[in-house]
Amino acid sequence: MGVTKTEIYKDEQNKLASLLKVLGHPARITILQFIINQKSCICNDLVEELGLAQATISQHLKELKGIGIIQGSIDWKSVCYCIEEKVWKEFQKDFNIFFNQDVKVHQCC
Amino acid sequence: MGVTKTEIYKDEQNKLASLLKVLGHPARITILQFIINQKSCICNDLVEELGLAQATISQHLKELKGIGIIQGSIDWKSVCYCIEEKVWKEFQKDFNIFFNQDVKVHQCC
DNA sequence: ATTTATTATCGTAATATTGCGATGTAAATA
DNA sequence: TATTTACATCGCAATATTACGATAATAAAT
Repeated sequence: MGVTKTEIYKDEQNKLASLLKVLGHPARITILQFIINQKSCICNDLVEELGLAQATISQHLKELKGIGIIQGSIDWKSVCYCIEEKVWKEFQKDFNIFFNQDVKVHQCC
Repeated sequence: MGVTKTEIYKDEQNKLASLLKVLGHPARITILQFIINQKSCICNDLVEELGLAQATISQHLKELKGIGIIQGSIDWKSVCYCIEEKVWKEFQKDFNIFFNQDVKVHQCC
C-alpha cells in the first residue's frame, strides 16, 4: 500500500487537498513570501536566501509551477518567477469556500 | 537525506506549512467536511462514508487532533469528534494573513 | 568556438506517508 | 465473567517526498 486512494473522493476534495499539499512545505511557503515581497524573483537569489541547494530550490519551484500559482518568464539571462494573479485569486476563493464555512458544534460536544 | 530542514525557516513558516500539510490529504478534507456538515461525528460512520479501513480513519483523525482542529469527547459508548471552534478560527486568521496578501506583479513579468 | 552564468533534470540515499490487518483497550451488555 | 462495541495502536509493505551532487541545457559574453 502507501498510495492515496484518490478515486474514492470528489474531484473538488482531491483538488483542494493537492493544492494544500503543495503549500504544506516551509520552503515553498518561504519562496512564495519572498516572491510576493518583491525582493526578487530570481532562482539564484532564492538559493542564497533559503540556503538550500540549487537543485532543491528548482524542484520546489517546479511543484509551485505545477499548481500554476507561479509562472517563470525569461528575463535577461535569468528566469523571473512571479505569482500568477489569476490562479492566486482562484485559490483564495477555494480556500475561503472551505475555511469560511459555518462551523456548528454538535450536541455531544 | 529526505528530512525537511525546519531549522532554516521561521517558526511562523514552519507552523503554517505543517497545518497546510495536515490538511493536504483528501481523506482529511472529507472528514472535516463530514463533521462540519453535522451528518455525524462518530468514527465508524466515517469508516462507512469514506470506505477506508477503521485503522486508517483513526490515523487521519489522530493527525487532525494533532493540530487541534478537531477534538474527540466520549459520548455514550462512542467518541464524538467536533471542530474545535477556537482553533478553527485561529487557522482562518493564519490563512487569511497569508492568502490575502497584496500580490504585486514584478516588472519582468 | 569557448567560457560563463543560470536553471533544469537525473539518479540516489534517507526519511515520511498511506493504508491495512492484527491486536490492544475500555466500557457496556448479556 | 464473557462478549460485544467502538476506537486506538502496532507493525508492516508499498509508495512518495526531501535534499543533494552531478550533469545536462540554454543563452550571453568573450
